[in-house]
Formats: sequence, C-alpha cells, structure tokens
Amino acid sequence: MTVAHVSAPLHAPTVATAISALRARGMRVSAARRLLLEALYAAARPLSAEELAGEWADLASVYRNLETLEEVGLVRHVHLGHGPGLYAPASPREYAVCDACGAVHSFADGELDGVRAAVRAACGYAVGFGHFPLVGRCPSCDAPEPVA
Amino acid sequence: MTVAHVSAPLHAPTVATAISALRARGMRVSAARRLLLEALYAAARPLSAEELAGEWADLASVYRNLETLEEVGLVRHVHLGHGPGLYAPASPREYAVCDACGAVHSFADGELDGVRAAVRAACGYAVGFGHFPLVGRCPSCDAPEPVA
DNA sequence: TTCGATGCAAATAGTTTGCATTCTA
DNA sequence: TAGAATGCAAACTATTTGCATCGAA
Repeated sequence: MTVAHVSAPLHAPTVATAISALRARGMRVSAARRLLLEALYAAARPLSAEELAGEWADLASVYRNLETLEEVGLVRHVHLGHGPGLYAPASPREYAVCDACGAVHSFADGELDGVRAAVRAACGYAVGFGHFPLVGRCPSCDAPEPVA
Repeated sequence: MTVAHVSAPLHAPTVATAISALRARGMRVSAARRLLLEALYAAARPLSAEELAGEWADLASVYRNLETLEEVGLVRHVHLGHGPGLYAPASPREYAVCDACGAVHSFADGELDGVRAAVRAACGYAVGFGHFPLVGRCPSCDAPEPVA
C-alpha cells in the first residue's frame, strides 16, 4: 500500500495549467508526462493505467507518473468496485457505483454534504467518496423484479 | 470479477449452526471446511484468506471454500481500503475505516440507516457499508495537528 | 462408489521495483 | 552535464484455474 503523502488537491482546469503547475514546482515535463496529462484531460471518465498507456506508452512509467502527479495533487484515483484503479484529473467530484449493473453516478462538489453530516453524526468520521465511492444498487436495479 | 450469485445472508450464530446449514443444503462438510469455519468464528475481526490458511491449509482451497460459503450466504468479505479482502461470518455489520491510521469502526444493524436515507435522498441509490466500507478520517486523525 | 473437495503447480491481473539508458532543465 | 524520467524485465501481491487424487455421503 504505497500511501505516499498526497498533497492537497490541485485543481488545474487544463493540460496547460497542469503543466505550468509542474514547472512551477521545478518538476520536469517529459513527452510521456505531457501525453499522459492530455489523455487524462481528454477522457470523459476515469481511466485505468492500462487504458492510459494504450499501445505506445510503458505501463511502469504510466504508474510512476500517475503516482507523481497524485503526490503533487493534480491527479486522483478512484476504486469503482473491484477491478483496476481509475485515474482522473483532480476534482472535488465524488462517486456512487451500482454493484449490480456497474452504473456510475458522479456528484458535484457539496452534493454529498448531507451524507457526510449523517456519517459524522453516526461515528465522527470525516468521509469522502472521491477515492472509495458509495456502493449499492442504483434506482433501477433496486426496483422490484418485474414479474415475468 | 467472479460475482457468483450470492444468496441472501444466512446468519448462523455458531460453527455448529453453520455446519448444519451446509448439511441441510446437501453440501459436504470436509475437514478443511470445518477448520475454516472455526477460524472464521473464532476471529475477533475479519481475516484475510492468507491468515485463514495459516501454515497448514492450502490457499487455493481456502479461496474456493470462502467463495462457496459466500454463495451460500454464510460468509461475507469486506474491502477495508487497499490490501487483501477480509472475511467474516455473515452479519448485518457495517464498517468505517480511517485512511490515515487504519482504525476500523464497526456498526451494528441499523446504525447507518440515517446515512442510507441521506444517500437515497441524494441519488436514489440503496447503499450498504458491509462490503465496501465508509472511508475517511477518524475523529482523532481528523483533529487539527497539534502545534509542535 | 461416485461426485465433490483437496493439494499442488501454474496462470492471471494489477502494480511495483531494479537498472542501464535517455532526455530535460 | 547532472539528475530526473524512461523502457524493459523481473518481482510481487492477491486471486483463480487445471488436473490428478482423495474422501464424504
């Protein structure tokens, strides 16, 4: 479990901003790193390391860069159930996954504050759903089975 | 992701009850299976397959039996953060884990109903925290760092 | 005596690490 | 040109599967 002290989220809106942030920290901007950022920002959903590597890039480098970018706070990964970790540009987004059909619901900043408050009331924990999401049945899978 | 249709939880209070339940379903009760159940019921917390196998038993058999027992509904596994899956006798217990210190808070049946209601209000999902727990900071880790 | 369960070995998925080479600042 | 990043191969963790053998019912 490589925990590696992750900095506070650094929400860069574009690839260019992200690259500037890297430069500002004295970090190098290699071709692989730039391509990785472009793939991350172009994606409509969180992607696995394998998807991000595609045909061209080396998986080990992709993992190393993802770890680096995550330490800087530019990237986050989420575990949508079993399966590989999925990576996306840092954002306050949180998730719920249906363990029956795999549907993913994504929440904007603050939408789950009520849930957070309920958890705090129950046990005092300050929880988030950006890394480990809510897991359960989505409304349609939760509906009673139609009588055949 | 071997999903394997898991039956409704079958809450057997003791090893003997669990074994009867197996027999009632026409399932065989081997030495390995009995030992596995004894280890599960003796444990004060969820255990990994490796811990359950110990020195004597074969890991593959342990995994196969855990899967079987889970299908029957006698056993559940929970993912407390990264690391291996952890197994325990079926129960309505739910969990919260601290991602800073690893502390595990366990909830009795119904204790998280308020949280469940808040989630349902937010997105309609019917969630549970017995398989994928709540993850965040426990009260002590969440407290402001003491000024050195 | 039969079919399910076991042990061993090998395969798999996901991720990490060592090391010589390459490239950025 | 020094030190960081890369690619490749190998190691590692968690889990699954194939197969011949064993054992419970």
